[in-house]
Amino acid sequence: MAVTMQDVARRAGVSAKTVSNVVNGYPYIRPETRDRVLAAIADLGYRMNTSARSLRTGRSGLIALAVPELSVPYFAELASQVITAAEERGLTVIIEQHGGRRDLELDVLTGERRTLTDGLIYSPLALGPGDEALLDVPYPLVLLGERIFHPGIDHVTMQNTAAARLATEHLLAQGRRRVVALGPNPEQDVGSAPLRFRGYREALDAAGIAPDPSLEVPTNRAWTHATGARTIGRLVDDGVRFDAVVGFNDSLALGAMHELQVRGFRVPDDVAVVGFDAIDEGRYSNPTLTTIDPGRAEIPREAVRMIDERKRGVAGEPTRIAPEFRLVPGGSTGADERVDTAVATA
Amino acid sequence: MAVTMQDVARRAGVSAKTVSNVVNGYPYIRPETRDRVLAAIADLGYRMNTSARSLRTGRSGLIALAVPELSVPYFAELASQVITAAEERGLTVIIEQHGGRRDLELDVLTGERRTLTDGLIYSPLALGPGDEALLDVPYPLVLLGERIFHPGIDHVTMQNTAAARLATEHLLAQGRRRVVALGPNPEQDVGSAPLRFRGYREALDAAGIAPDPSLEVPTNRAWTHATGARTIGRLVDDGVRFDAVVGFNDSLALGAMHELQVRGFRVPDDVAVVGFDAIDEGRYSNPTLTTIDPGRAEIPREAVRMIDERKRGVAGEPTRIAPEFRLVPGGSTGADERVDTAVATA
DNA sequence: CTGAAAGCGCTTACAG
DNA sequence: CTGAAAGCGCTTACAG
Repeated sequence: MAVTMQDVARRAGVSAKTVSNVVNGYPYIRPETRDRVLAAIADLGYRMNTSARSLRTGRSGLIALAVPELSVPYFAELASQVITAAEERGLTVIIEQHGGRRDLELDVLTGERRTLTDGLIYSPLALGPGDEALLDVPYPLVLLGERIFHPGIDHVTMQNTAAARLATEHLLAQGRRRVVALGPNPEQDVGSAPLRFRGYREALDAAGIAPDPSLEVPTNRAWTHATGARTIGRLVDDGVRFDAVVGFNDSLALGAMHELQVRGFRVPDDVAVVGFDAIDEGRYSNPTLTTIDPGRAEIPREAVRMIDERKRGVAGEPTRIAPEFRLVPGGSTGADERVDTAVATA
Repeated sequence: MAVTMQDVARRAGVSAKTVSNVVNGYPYIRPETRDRVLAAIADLGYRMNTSARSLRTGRSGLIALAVPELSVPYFAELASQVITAAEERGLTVIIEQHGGRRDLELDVLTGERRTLTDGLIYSPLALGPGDEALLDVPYPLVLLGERIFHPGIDHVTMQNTAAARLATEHLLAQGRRRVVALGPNPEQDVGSAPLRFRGYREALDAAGIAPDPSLEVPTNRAWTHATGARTIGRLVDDGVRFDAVVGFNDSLALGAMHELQVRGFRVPDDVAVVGFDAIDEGRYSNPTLTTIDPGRAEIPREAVRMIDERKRGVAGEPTRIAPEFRLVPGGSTGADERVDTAVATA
């Protein structure tokens, strides 16, 4: 069978405990003892059995990240950063996709995998007010987003309203007056959509512009390129006139920008577009996308830190974090200096 | 402490083995016995301890997917599909990022995580010829890509040369004559780059066009938007004239397309662009991207199947799979009918 | 179909 | 600093 610590111990002439100490990096081992153990490990090709350690200690070193869908760029970039941050703390990441389906979202909280992982970083889409009791789970949980809150657990959120207001103000400051809000959903009373919508309305109010219901364009919850393209296309088909779009995320904004250009609109000349999330894609779209960075770097880092501290028992009271945000200027609002200075050279 | 099978067994008045049988879905259990067990599980809130099962059986139900970087759309979409395919087989996926760094790529093969997972789906970037011995690992391994081969293990590859030839022929068929190959790398003698380059050259040969070294533009191995944009920009700066670009992947192609448009070139009128991979982004770029689908759906599905069958011991001889590919027409070569018929309606 | 017992490979008090 | 022994919670022959 496999080489065990016992085998290594015998070979090195020490006890299994000493091997364990060496493998786990405990100090206070005589250098010569350590060397003998390491030599025995090398000789025998010993590999620690992680399941046995997990069984004994009750900890696996695994954490889960549950997101709607990994192929959505925002979540792919989040996952990439979560994995990197976890690595730095010696943790391994399992990724689960729930697709925003309620049954799968419930399963994330209680499924068999929760006995395997030491903690969960969770970005739900279907759960919401009324489901708080479900969050009373016997493991470290960090919630991403603002669909649901529970005083007993850690949250990492965004400054949705203030950031969406800033995005809208950026458009109004350029003289745009018919600004489409792309993404509100009357059926959703919680989550990013209503919060960003509030920011949009606040900006209009502050500028003394009356809201126009025909410019408040709901979408389904799948904030993808396809949804953005289809929705803005329908708006154009309906004969609605507008000079700017606030996409409630970058994919919606990029999908809308694409569709507008296909239909012959110039961006930003005819229609300026702003997104939300600051995904990589918007840095290479044509034109580049003006967007909101809601704290890209901080969100994954803080979420992993919270999980790790909670599971090591060094965390204090549950907290709620909402990082600083900023506007990232791009060509889609004429704010990218590259576009202004670029000249065709061939 | 935690509720164990013993506790459930006592409560239900059966042995632990019966509880195990029920939990693991073995047939031939008397319905009334099963019901008693299920009731006891519900009463006590029993959860199977996965680590204990793994220790006993030697299998964890975990597989790893190791890729350069999850934030690269191609790998994000691959990972999403691998997770879905694994789910269908009751497997859970750990994702590891090696960033193409050789030391990390070696660690993927031998690190502690390999004692935790039942198998590995591996897409290396730095490993290559000469490293074959490293692939002689004591666990199921499926290799993605064509950097390195080992007769003893399963491979899922692409028909790189034939597909790149098709992409180039598509451009030549439109009368393009100065076609840039964006992505070859003289320092790389294996992997996608030289194979796709060969397909490019084959297409030129077949059309009786002499290769022009100034159109064969190397890039670094990071086939990102940024690399594509920077490289094509330099080519323009150098005064090289061209009427088409074969990007060796979609990100290079999209980055190049972006940069060309920023510099005032019209795509496809002045320069036609083709990519490779068929990532989602190219469906919503402006214009949409003509690209090669190298078997998007089949690659992840087959990789997971191979790992699963190998670990269950039902696989036969190691095989090498290269799915069917196809050209996906888009606006970047004037092949997208939407662009032709679309009319600005406002 | 079911029970009793051993053992997977670790870590952890308990002693020294 | 190190040894001997127990036990984490399962599954699996072995019996019945």
